[in-house]
Amino acid sequence: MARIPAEERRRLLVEAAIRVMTRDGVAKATTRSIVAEADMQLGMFHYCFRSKEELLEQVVQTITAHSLERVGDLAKERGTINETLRATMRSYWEHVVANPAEHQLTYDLTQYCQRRPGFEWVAQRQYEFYLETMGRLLDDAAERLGVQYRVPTTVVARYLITIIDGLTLNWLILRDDGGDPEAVLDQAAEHVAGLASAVDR
Amino acid sequence: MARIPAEERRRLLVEAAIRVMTRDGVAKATTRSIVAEADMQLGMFHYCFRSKEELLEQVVQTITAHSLERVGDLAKERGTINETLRATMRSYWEHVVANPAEHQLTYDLTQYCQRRPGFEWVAQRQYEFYLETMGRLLDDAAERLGVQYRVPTTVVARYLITIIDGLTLNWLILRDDGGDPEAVLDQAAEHVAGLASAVDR
DNA sequence: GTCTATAGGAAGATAGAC
DNA sequence: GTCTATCTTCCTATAGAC
Repeated sequence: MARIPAEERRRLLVEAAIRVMTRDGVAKATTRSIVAEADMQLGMFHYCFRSKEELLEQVVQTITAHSLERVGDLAKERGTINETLRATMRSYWEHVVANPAEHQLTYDLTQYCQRRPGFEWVAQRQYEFYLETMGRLLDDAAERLGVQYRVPTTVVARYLITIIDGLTLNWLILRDDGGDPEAVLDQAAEHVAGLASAVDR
Repeated sequence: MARIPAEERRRLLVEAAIRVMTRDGVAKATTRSIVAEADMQLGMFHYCFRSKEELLEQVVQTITAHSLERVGDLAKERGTINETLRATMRSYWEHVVANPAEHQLTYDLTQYCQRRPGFEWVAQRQYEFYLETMGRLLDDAAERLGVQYRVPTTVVARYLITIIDGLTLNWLILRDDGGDPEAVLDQAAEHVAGLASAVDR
């Protein structure tokens, strides 16, 4: 049929794999279901990738880059420290509510990497980047607003990552059934704002 | 060989399945690996269970009961509201640190249920019970100490569950690398304590 | 580069001898 | 109740024609 460069084929297959995983979960993403989604023949798969593992690496890389890009874009807010934190958390949260399947996939992949020997570093690197990005965001906001935190920034960062992560996880299961998720987010933002006090300069 | 009642066999297979899942993950728990762990022949599996799904239901039920039992046992602390919350959170946390594989399995099973059509209610029921238990714990502590919360108890409960859940999840991946987990726990306990104010009676 | 056919193995489940 | 042998299906991966 149509002659398409191998590189393009690889891209199409990675995208198809992500669609299948988002829809049906990582476990259901077999070589057969992926080529079917990409409307190709089974033979193409092993022409483009040495193995399914090789495709998986690319999938994880693509998803992680996408997800980190979003986190990196959060630090643009203005106003008081409370408003900044609240807006940042809410902005991330809106993405979760608008794209639940995508976030479900992130957890699915994380767990998959945790269980696959030799892939643990992928999950680790992702969370390290989350912490790092959140830490930088907090430091920038503190400097801009002339405040400092009464506990180490690393602890504040881990606190916020924990809230976002935990809330996303239980929202994916419970949705809004019992205890308003946005109220929880606001509580966290308020608490962290309360940890910041003005500093002389 | 030895004649063992079917009921006993079922119990042994469920226990073996939990061991395999704890060690290698839910995906690796095949009928073959489970009977091997239980030191039985493959034929026994389908003599004891109609299907693998039937065993899985029992596994989930056993794990959930075990995990809920622990949560239910938390509400025994004394002292100020701050001390009570801190001790409760720390008590749960100690169990996480002492039994990481067990908690990893809980997440693994939750995700498995989320993806298996017809099993979503299992994960939901589990989280509903967590919220309910935490809510009751908070109400009891508030009444005993003569305080009330400035936000609905359901929100406080979801906040605490979120912290525990999120912290466990990222600790399983990052361990103590970046931002002291226990400091995060203490922050959460302190924040919730700050939400409680004395009430006239 | 693309396709069909098939190898080779592991999964869940069953039949039937003992 | 227990065990062996086997069925069927689905998986990853390869061989080889076009």
